[in-house]
Amino acid sequence: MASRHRVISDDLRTQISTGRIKAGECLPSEAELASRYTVSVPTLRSALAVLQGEGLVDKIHGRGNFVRHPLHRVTYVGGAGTPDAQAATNAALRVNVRTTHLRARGHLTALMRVSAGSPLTEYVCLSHEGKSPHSLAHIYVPRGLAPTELREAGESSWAGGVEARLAELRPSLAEIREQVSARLPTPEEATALRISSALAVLAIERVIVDVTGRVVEAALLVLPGDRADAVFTTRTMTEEKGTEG
Amino acid sequence: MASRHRVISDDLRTQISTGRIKAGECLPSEAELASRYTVSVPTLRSALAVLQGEGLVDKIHGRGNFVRHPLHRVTYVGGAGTPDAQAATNAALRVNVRTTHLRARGHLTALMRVSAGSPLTEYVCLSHEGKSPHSLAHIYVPRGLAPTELREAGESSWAGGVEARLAELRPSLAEIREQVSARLPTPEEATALRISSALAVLAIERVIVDVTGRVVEAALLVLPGDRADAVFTTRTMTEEKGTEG
DNA sequence: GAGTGGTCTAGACCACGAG
DNA sequence: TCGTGGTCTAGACCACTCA
Repeated sequence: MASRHRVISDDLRTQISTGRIKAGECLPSEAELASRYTVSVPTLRSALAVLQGEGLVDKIHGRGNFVRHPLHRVTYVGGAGTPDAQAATNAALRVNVRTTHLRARGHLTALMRVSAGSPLTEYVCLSHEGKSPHSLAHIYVPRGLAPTELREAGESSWAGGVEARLAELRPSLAEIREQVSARLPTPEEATALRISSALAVLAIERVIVDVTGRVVEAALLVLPGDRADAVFTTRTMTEEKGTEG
Repeated sequence: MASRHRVISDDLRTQISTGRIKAGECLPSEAELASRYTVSVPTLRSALAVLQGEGLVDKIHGRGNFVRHPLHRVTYVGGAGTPDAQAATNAALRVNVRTTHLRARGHLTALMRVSAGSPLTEYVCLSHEGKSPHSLAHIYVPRGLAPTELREAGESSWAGGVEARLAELRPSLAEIREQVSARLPTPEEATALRISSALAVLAIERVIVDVTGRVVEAALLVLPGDRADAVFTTRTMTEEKGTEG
């Protein structure tokens, strides 16, 4: 069973992938496409929704539907990563940071393993690659551990990223725990990342604990699913693993 | 700006979370709900679509919209993991496996780093927890490395899971690379996992390479985003590895 | 067969963007 | 202002489930 909007989205997809419709181009208006395919506008819109969900089409209110440029896929490197990989990730990124001082409450107290009211510093980072946003991060650090040059509240931009700066300051860290989930974006996230709310995001909750068991950093990262992956590499020593049962 | 379907989905969500509508219950029909909220049926449906995307409502054709039972969240343990964690994951799972012999082609040759036509064994695993499916896995192994008792083609079920069996047979492995992405399910995946196609899935591509650089296993895992997370834990510095919980 | 959701239609009205 | 997409309406027809 092939629904009409599926047929249309398949057709448009091949037109895009074969280059018959070029990247950056604006599609005909929805009304025109609808009459071309002899379907109603809502049906045509549901076909476009499929392509938006795949990240192939960027729908802009009042302007039209645009074929997106082939995406620079962005890779989040999990774990300690290699410095090279981390640097490569941060290179060519323009990061906008908002620094806020707040006190722990709700979910944050559990995440940071602190009591309610503990002073924290929050960094809200929106990083761009070229024109398009490519990640939204909320990073929380105990206020005493926040780097002084970033500690004053306000807005600014860093080339290297707050993350790099924070990484330098970390004491001999002990454990990084990254919990990855897939979901649809909240309306706010969709707006901030300029993605359709039908496009899945990769949500990463990262908690870094030092040797004393203290939480040094907690980060909530949101990456658009159409252009971001997370990669985790584990090397096991040539050690004997017990048989499990 | 609050669209009408947002208002409705918010209202239904609070009714569900406060227990005013209980888990497992069937909602009134879409037509009835529409008249209750004095909106048209398509508008009400878009409100329900939001809740489906959040995994709160299970829409079944011909039967109705059901409030889902609070989900057992399932955790995929990345990396080598701990045997305990792996065992916990596998416990209480009913796994349906289809074994197929095939020859590498297309994307698989790159993934397995073999030449086209190399003999592989494919395991297609659909694991259930109770009644609901909770992961779909395509696992590829060079045919020579496939465990003999699993090697015959056909369908069967394992309590412990193919993964555990495969893990036992692995030689001193060298590197696990897991690439995680978020996307919407293909129609086939949505059907197999019995999820709405509006619900994001976590897609994990796992490649295990042994010390000689040979790919021992490649796995494509799909987990429903509403009930699955992936967790990766990295311990840095203290290079002691031997004993852990 | 009765009731449910799935898909689609044709068109109204509003909000946004560009000239 | 004009054309775009965003939301919503009211209703038709089909497919699935269950008694």
